[in-house]
Amino acid sequence: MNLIAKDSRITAMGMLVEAYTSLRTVLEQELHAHTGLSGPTFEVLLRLGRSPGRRLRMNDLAVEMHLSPSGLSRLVDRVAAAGLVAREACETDRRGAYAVLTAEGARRLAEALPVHERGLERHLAGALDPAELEQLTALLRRVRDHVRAEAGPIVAPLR
Amino acid sequence: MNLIAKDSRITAMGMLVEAYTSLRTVLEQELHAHTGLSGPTFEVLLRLGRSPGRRLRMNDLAVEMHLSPSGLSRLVDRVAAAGLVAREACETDRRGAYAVLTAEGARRLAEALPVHERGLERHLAGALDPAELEQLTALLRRVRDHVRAEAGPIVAPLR
DNA sequence: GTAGGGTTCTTGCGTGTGCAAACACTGATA
DNA sequence: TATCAGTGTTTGCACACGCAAGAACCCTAC
Repeated sequence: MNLIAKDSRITAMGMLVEAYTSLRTVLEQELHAHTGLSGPTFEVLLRLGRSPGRRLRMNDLAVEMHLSPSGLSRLVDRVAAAGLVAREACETDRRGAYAVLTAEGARRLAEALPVHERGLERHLAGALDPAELEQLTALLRRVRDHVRAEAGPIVAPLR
Repeated sequence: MNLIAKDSRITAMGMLVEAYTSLRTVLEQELHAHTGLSGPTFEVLLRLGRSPGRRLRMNDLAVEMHLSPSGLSRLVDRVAAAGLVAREACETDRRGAYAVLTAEGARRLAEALPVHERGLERHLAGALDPAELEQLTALLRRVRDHVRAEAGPIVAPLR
């Protein structure tokens, strides 16, 4: 049995794992060091901040974040306990709930955004020139779209 | 505050996250459906299987898997409970321990490998032609190396 | 030889997450 | 209107992981 696996697909997968892991790790470390925010907390603020009314339905936020509904519910609990978001009832569907950015949440987000941008600039844009970055984006998009098409829409959780 | 973030770096990061997440998810689902093995368990078997003597020091395995020593210790507990690996004392350093593939572990690995290969073939190689795959690998490697160089060697855990 | 600082691994504890069930509500059908 | 299958959210539980501390051991310096 040959397990040496010098196969180009395995190498590509390995690089995907390593690039992703190292980039995500360093970005989260810097973010936490400069703002005290965890990765998931920042992502909640970011996604709410760029949504109309600075709010999002719990379910939509869960899908965007590749989190199960229960996982998101508790993440919002924690972010809400920190005062950065609030829950708001949905007017048209009484089962529904929104997560809304608070003023304090918006402030913390404004503070964190430049840190995130700078990290991306240094660690991602610093590695590749603009044309290469476009190339990388295009290739990754093809992979994502292909996986989603082949595998049906069951591509959410399982971390 | 403009949060629309059409910025190419943010897009690139988004694609990295989505390509990685969807690929990893679909591969783990298929693996589990066909072999009953979880992703981390399979990775343990794979790494041991391609190592000389089909064994690896716990610490080395932890580093390879981007896992903390304690996380790996317990992962090996579980895989050992399933009978697929065993712990073995190190002859030259009595603090040390090896994880070794058992016969049953080798059997299950041999069974799982084609499933993994086929998944990679379908979902990764199926999205890109060979030249593009090389290109992707090269770009990702540049990102990884750049991050590691910039950030010092503190790029392990934090999931 | 023995002291002491560094290492390898494991264990106690806290935490973040998924799954399944519970709950509240909606919307379509009769 | 009454019913009922389906949807949106939260909660109970289990589990995998990281951190810090502990235990056993190595190795160098004296």
